[in-house]
Formats: sequence, C-alpha cells, structure tokens
Amino acid sequence: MAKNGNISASVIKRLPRYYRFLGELEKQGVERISSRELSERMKLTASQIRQDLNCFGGFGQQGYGYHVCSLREEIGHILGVDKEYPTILIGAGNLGKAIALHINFETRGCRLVGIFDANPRLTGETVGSVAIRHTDEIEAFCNEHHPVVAVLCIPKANTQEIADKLVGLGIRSFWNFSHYDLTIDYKGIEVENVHLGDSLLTLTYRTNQLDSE
Amino acid sequence: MAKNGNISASVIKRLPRYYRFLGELEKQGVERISSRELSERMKLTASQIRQDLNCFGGFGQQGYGYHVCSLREEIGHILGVDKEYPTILIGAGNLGKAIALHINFETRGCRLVGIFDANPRLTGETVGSVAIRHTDEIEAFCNEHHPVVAVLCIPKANTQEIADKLVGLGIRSFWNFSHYDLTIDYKGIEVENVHLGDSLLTLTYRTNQLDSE
DNA sequence: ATAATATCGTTATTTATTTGACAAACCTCG
DNA sequence: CGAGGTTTGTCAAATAAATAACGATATTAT
Repeated sequence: MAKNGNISASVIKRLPRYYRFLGELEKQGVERISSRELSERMKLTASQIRQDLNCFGGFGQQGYGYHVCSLREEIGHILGVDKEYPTILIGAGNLGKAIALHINFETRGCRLVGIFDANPRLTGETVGSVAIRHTDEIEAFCNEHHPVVAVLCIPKANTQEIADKLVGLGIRSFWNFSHYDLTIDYKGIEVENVHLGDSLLTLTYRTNQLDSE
Repeated sequence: MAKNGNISASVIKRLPRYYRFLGELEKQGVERISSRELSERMKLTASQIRQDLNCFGGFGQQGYGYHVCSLREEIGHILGVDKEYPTILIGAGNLGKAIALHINFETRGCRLVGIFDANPRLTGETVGSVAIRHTDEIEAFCNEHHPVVAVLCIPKANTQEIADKLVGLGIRSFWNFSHYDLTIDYKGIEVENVHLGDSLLTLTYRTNQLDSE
C-alpha cells in the first residue's frame, strides 16, 4: 500500500501541516473533505495535495474525497506520531526550559526522559515533571535508558563536541537550537537545525522590502 | 549596483546563513575567501554561492574571491541588520520570555520595545530590561511608539484576532510562534510562521526512516 | 438502474531551482 | 610588465518542484 520510496524533503516538510489541518477539521466535526476544499483552507493547490498524498498511497476515493479521520491517522502513522522515542534535552537555560514545557513531545513520537545542564545550581530542579541532572550524568543515563533523540539548547561553542559524544552514546537524531550549524559525518544520523535568528532575519529582510516599494 | 528585483524565497532563506558563516570567518581573522572554499565549509556548491550573491550585485573579484568583511557587510545591509524596527512581543509565557531573552533582536534589525501579556499577575515583571504590560495597554502603546514588528507567543485560539487588531494599529510584520497558521489578507503585511512542533515531527519522520532501513 | 456529477490518481506540462561550463577579468610572481 | 594561474559573473543545461489536464471510478439523484 505505502509506496514509500524516497520522498523529497519538500513533501515531508508539508506533512505536519496536513496533519495539523486535518486535526482541526476532525475537531470541527468534518468527516470528509476533497482536495479542492482542503486546498482552499490551506492556501495551496489541490493538485499538490493529491500528489503529496499519493507519494504514500491512495488514501482518497473518486467522487467522494478523503475521510478526514482516517487520512489524519495515515499521515500521523507515516510521520511516526505513535512512536515513543526516548528523548533527552541538553541545556536548561531559558530556551531549553521553554522547549521542554512548550513542546508536546508525546504527540510527536518523542518522550522527554531527561534534562541535563552543566550548571550545578540547576541540578535537582524540575521542569514540568522531568528533573534536571548534571551533564556529568549523561553517559550513565544513556547507558541505562538508551535515548535516541537529543534536543540541543546549548551555546554554539560546545555543540559539535557534545553532539559527537552523544553519537557515541547512541543518539541518532538531533534537534539543534544552538546558534551553530551542526553536521554529523557518521551515516545514519539525522539533524534538524532550528535557527530562530535566521528566521527573524528573513522577516527583517521582507519588512525592509516593504519600505523600499 | 544592487540589481535587487524580485529575489526568490530560496535565495533569501540562505542569506542569513551566509551572513553567519562570514561572521565566523571574520572572527577567525580570514580576510578573503573564494566561492569554492566557502562552498566546502558550508556544504553547498560554489556555483550556488556565486549565483546567490549575484542576485544583489558583483561583490567578488576575479582571481581573488570575496573580501570577507565587506561581503558580510553587504549581506547584512541587504538583510537589514542596521535597521531598528520597533518590535513588540505578545505573550510572556515560557516561550515568550525565552524568545525575549534568547534572541538578539538588535543584531537583526529589530529593537524589542514592549512585552505584553493578558495575565495581570505578570504585569510589572521585567524580562531582560523590558517590562511586561497588560494587553489592554497595547493600543495606547502602539499609538505612542509605533512598533512595526510583532512577535506572537500566544495560544492559537486568539492569534488571528490579535493579529488583525495589530494590523489596525500599524504592525506590518509578524513573527508567529503560536500553534496556528497565520495568514493576513491585507497587502503589505509579512508573516513568518515558526512551527516548532512541525520541525520536530519532520525529525521524528526521519528517525523513523532510519529504523525501517 | 442509469445518467449526471464529483473527485481522485496519474501523466504531461510548465515553472523554478540547482548545477555545470566557460569567457573575461583580475591577481600574483618572476 | 607580461605570462600563468585563479576565480568571478553569467549563460546554458540538467534536475526538481509545482501546476494543469484528463481518464477512470465512485457517488448521488432521479
């Protein structure tokens, strides 16, 4: 059924948005939707929606459209929302704490099992329901709990070093918020760099363009 | 000099990264760099770098390469880092506070001049050097200080309503962190939606793919 | 049951983006 | 100051992505 070969990054980036919109529709009690109607709500073309979805299989039905609830489940399954990848977060500064509290890891296939910070003053404090441990404990913790995903909220100077160490401890995916472009040379390691500063700068550029028109 | 017509979004998204890398090079004391060498450091093609930069003008010199310092300044100027757009932040929860403290607005053409929250308990508290005001004060504040950029760190339910109101008060650019796809129908308004949850989900997808190979 | 309508899945076309190629321009060194 | 070597800016080709077109199939109404 799933003709999941190698899907382009462009398609993958749109999947979470489909998933969100379908969730909203489900909440609103909408049972079925056509690619045309969904395209109007999401402000993209019906053709694109049909083509995106067909990368993974024929979830719709001619003359009817898509069943909201089951399409959402299919996409969720493709994305892996039903996984429970043990996840650790390194760096419990302002941003680290906010991410820990603000992101619902559970609904995105991840389970936040540990938070670490180099500052001993933070040790023992809890964020949400997770205690902050000292970074010295990372190795022992990984050997016991085998986390797979690491969220990096640390200064850029240490990022590469810490990431390399974590790879050695079994981490396979990095969600990197540090002000540094993380690249891992080992194969089979995934990195998602989030550069909030870059995001703001592109907005500044566009704000700037508005002025000069 | 600047043949700044209409630049594609793909190019714009890469500019902040060039800016960052050039900043690092400058810090390291590198005076000049060729597109080939920069391409190796940034893991993209030299051809792309040359073509990207040429959207804005010929900043390099044959046989020499690019002068790191002045190229950085040029890109910075294009992005608008030397602007001082008055910026307000709505929603001083965990994420709002973290953004206020963690992002260096000044180096990105923005000046954080006000923070607002609907919770009266937060009123008077300061984040960094900016006091939190009650959301009731937004209108008066905008009339006095004329902010241009708004950072939204609020629940999705209120986002569209608040954004529409802010447009009426003169806001022209939104940096939206709420779990909602903001779209503004008025022309001349820019929106940068940041969906951290979507970012994590794409990572989960890739983590998932690692498993099934 | 049949016709009319809606809508998908898929192929073809168009558009956008990336990569490659190369002449012109400049630097560097003797 | 001139030759040899670099490296750009730009044009052309290749690749990727988005859009449009359309036959096939299901739904719905009569």
